[in-house]
Amino acid sequence: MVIKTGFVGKYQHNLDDKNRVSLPAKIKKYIEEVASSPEYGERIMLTKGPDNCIEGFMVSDWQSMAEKVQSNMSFKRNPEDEELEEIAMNADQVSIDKSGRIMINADLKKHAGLNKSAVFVGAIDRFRIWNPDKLAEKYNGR
Amino acid sequence: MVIKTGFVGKYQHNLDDKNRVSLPAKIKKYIEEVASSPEYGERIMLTKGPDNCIEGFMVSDWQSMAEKVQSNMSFKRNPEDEELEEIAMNADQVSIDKSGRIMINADLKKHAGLNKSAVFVGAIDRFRIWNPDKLAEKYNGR
DNA sequence: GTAGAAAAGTGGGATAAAGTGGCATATAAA
DNA sequence: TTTATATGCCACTTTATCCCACTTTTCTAC
Repeated sequence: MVIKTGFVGKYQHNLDDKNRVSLPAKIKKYIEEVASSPEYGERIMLTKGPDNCIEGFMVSDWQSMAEKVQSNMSFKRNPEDEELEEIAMNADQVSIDKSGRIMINADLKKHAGLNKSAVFVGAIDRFRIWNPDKLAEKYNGR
Repeated sequence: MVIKTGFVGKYQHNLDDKNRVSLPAKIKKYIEEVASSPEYGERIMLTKGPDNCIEGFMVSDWQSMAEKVQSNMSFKRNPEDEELEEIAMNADQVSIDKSGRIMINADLKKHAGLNKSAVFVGAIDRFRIWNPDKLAEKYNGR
């Protein structure tokens, strides 16, 4: 029986010199548990998020969000489509390696201003990756 | 027949040098009794509470809150969810070990100003964990 | 109330898992 | 082929979990 608590918690990890970072064990475990099939447990969708963070989604969730967009598509463009376009453009589907790590591509790394250290934070339907200083700044040490 | 009294009572226990603390037997028993399936009886959701306390919830309660968020997720997060994000970020899902203990992570321990001793207080739909001195101060010996 | 049994609570060592860095190998681009 | 980039693999350190022993408290039967 799977308990769908969503992503929770705060975890600090280091990027190595190849821009790999360990997925926090609890996040990894949650993805594997919730995944409806094994392939969904092996990948993550990353994209640029608000305030210079990176957002991570389960690919199954990404898929259902994408399907929702596709079902109301029209040839006429709406203003909010532009935002969506940017999210799609910057998205990167990454695989989780045997050691439980993912790679942060150069674009996302720059967007988040990451150096050696990154903080993963749970946000129920997604998780976010922050530069530790920027996260502390936003939440003012809370 | 299960009697749903909610969490009640006050119990003082010690943290060991691995930041483990026994869940008071009555709280543990209540969770196990109320749990609709065994998995719900094995975990607890801890969050930062008001006045430097830690709040503990049954994961089933947390889940029903989280499902609401997950059921209408979209690429862009609703602004009204921001408060929830902060709660999720500071939450920790902990498991109850074979001896009936839970681990208090460094973040929560610091938030509550815990040292060796912690007081569990029942509050019907949740329980709280306090530094004994801070609890006494708040209720001024009542 | 008392004695014995059971349960709750505590501490510590052993084991397992998570996280990290480095090097080797594979794949793709120049 | 050479270079660059990505992935796999292994070793080591740290942290969490398990397991057992022991003490204290609570419960039960008399």
